[in-house]
Amino acid sequence: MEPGERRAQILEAAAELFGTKGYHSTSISDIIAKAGIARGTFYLYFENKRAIFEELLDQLMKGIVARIRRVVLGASQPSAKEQMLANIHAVVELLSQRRSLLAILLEGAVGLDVGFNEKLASFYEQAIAMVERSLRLGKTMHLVRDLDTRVAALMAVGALKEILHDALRRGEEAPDARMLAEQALDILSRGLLVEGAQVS
Amino acid sequence: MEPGERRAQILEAAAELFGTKGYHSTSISDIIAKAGIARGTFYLYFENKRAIFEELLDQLMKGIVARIRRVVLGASQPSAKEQMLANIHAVVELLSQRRSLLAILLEGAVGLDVGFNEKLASFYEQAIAMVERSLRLGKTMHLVRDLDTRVAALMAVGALKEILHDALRRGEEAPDARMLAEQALDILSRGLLVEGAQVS
Amino acid sequence: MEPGERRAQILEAAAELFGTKGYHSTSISDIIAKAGIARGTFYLYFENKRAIFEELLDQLMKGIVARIRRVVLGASQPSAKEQMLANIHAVVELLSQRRSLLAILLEGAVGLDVGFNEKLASFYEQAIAMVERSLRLGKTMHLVRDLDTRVAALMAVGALKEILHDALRRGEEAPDARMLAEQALDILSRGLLVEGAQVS
Amino acid sequence: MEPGERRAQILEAAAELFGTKGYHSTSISDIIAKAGIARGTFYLYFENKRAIFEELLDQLMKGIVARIRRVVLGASQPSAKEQMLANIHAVVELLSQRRSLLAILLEGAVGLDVGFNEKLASFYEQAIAMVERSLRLGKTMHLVRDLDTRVAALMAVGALKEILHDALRRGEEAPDARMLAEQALDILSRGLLVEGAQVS
DNA sequence: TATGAATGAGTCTTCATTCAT
DNA sequence: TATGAATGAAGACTCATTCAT
Repeated sequence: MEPGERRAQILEAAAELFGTKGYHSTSISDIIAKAGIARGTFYLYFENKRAIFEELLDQLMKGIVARIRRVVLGASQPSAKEQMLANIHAVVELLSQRRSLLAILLEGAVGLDVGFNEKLASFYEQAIAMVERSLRLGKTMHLVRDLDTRVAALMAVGALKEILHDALRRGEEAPDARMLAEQALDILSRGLLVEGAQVS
Repeated sequence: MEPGERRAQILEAAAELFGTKGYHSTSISDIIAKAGIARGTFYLYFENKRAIFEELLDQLMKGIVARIRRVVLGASQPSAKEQMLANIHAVVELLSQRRSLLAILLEGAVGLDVGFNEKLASFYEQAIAMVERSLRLGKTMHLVRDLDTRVAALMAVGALKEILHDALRRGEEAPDARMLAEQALDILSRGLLVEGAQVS
Repeated sequence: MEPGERRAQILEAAAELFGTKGYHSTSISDIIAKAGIARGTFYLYFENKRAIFEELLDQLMKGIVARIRRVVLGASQPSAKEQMLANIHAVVELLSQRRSLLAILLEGAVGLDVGFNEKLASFYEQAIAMVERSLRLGKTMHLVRDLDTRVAALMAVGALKEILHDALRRGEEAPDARMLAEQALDILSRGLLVEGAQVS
Repeated sequence: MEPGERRAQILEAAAELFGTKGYHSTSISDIIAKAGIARGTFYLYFENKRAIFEELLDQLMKGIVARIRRVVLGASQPSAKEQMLANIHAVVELLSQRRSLLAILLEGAVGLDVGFNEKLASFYEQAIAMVERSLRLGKTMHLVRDLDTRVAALMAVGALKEILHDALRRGEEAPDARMLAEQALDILSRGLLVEGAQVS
């Protein structure tokens, strides 16, 4: 077996186990059993348990980042809505292929050593910052209301995480990804209330 | 020392440690060192490590549930907005007092045995269901738009979680709780976009 | 409660537990729960766990020794057989009253620290020595055959222990004590074989 | 070191310790120290302390059973006495090689969890049953007297146990195995008394 | 005398990691 | 590269014993 292939095989096994049982409950024994390799072989490809988890996390985060395109407005571009939908959809699709890793990301299948939590936090911080930049841009273009963009970005990311999490929990029963994305975008855009309704 | 007091002292130490280091990285040795008691004493008050964590989790969940009042509409009532703000504020306040427990709830300072994750999940499910009921009610009253209440509830809870999480991470630098609550409610109500704006 | 009475109450509880569950599986907690006293109270009456077990063992051994009468031959005496039967019977009776202690003696409900085994061993050694003396006497009187009295004594004691052990295991279903004693004595006296039979 | 060899080495160490100090007083630390291995290595070969003890017990019991041949009468056979002697001798020899295990068997170096005592009891029950069958056969052949075979079997086994136990205690000073076996068989056969002697 | 909260040494067991083959 | 036996630090939990009240 080619070395790259073997590495992938181990990563694959680990991803599934970490996603299912969490980091701590997954032992090296579990991983090597699932990968069908010997104990020592594992350490030929990864420095330690922490390293393989970290690599998986990185892989996922990079995958997400790579799939997101900045929204660009212009006559020759798809509409902003289309672009945003495309972004959401791309992420959802990636995660649906790597279901086990999603759990790590969302449930923080962690509780691990401080370092990991920081890494996760910084990833979300990036996502939030990206959304916030878009909102600020929207504001200058008078598309986005005059609101606290930081808070708004947090809420947007949080809302999407929760939807993804729910879809993960539901598995096959989850609603169609595209429809979900459209609904979410609509609610984020226009809010929950009937236009002109007064709740104050 | 009074027995109830000793229990509280141990719970206190454990909460802080679990919140900071997570469940797995917190050992009984850590807890008793922080609480300043002997090893055996711990087991006088708690059956095992799992039990004290569970008690902490329950305590927090019950605290939150106890602080939330159902929104009631009527001439003699505060406005719906006031009531919702009061709810959000009450929860935020509780959590700011029990900062360490908040981490458990939000970061799922967990990755623990399956049981705990289920417990957490069921708690959130309750919260989501509660919000969804409110949204459905609002719909019949023509306050809430015609939208998928499940998705909307998920988003509302997710958005609030993320705001809380951010406030936790920021510590003292976090914005004022009341102001946050108002902004969040406004964004949820009216959405991100300028009224009448077209992004499609 | 009178101090002697309280002591007896604790001994009683301990005897039953040691006999049933063995020395190691019986905890101080078990004993005080059964005796209905507080933890500290136990140590008011006994120095430690070892001490109460030792006392129980001593009590039993002394009881047995006290009940055995040396066989004396003479015109004005009951027959030797009667005297031996009386001895066996006395022991059986004592043990049937203190069933739980019997288990300690026979099963060596022990496996404990070396000291106890030595104590048990020395008790049996005494019993064997006593029997051996009787056999030697019998030999000089031409009642007992010309055999190795040490081996014979060992066998007699071993045979009786096994019968008692069996009676203990059987509980209520065990045969009548007197009948058992008679049969045992008969077999010891005349052996298993038909007189004159040749197995060689 | 070959895997089987390592296992044997651990069993060896454990047997000696269990035999000397008893089950409870023997810790895993004792065993690994004596075997000269690391803590984890022990658990590579045995599931837990109980498992290694059980294996030792089984090994011994099976060894004994395997060495015993049913007594068969017939012209072409060695005499019954020879066969019985051979049985006794075979057992004694096995036990003299595995001195430490003998202690477990005889002193019930136990006092352990109920399960073990039951195992021991059932082993002895088998032995007794085997002897009883032989006695019944002897009765039909008019070799054995008209006596309660159950009681007689108990006595025979008890007598032999005690002799073995004594030999164990004495160590090197114990009489020669063959001579012991002959004496025991003689006493069992013909009893203690001079033929025709009246003790009644 | 009586109590029972507190103690801490000691036990079993797990598991990430190493290293000789 | 691949193996898997060996390692030992670290963890959870027990329980006989003490001592202030």
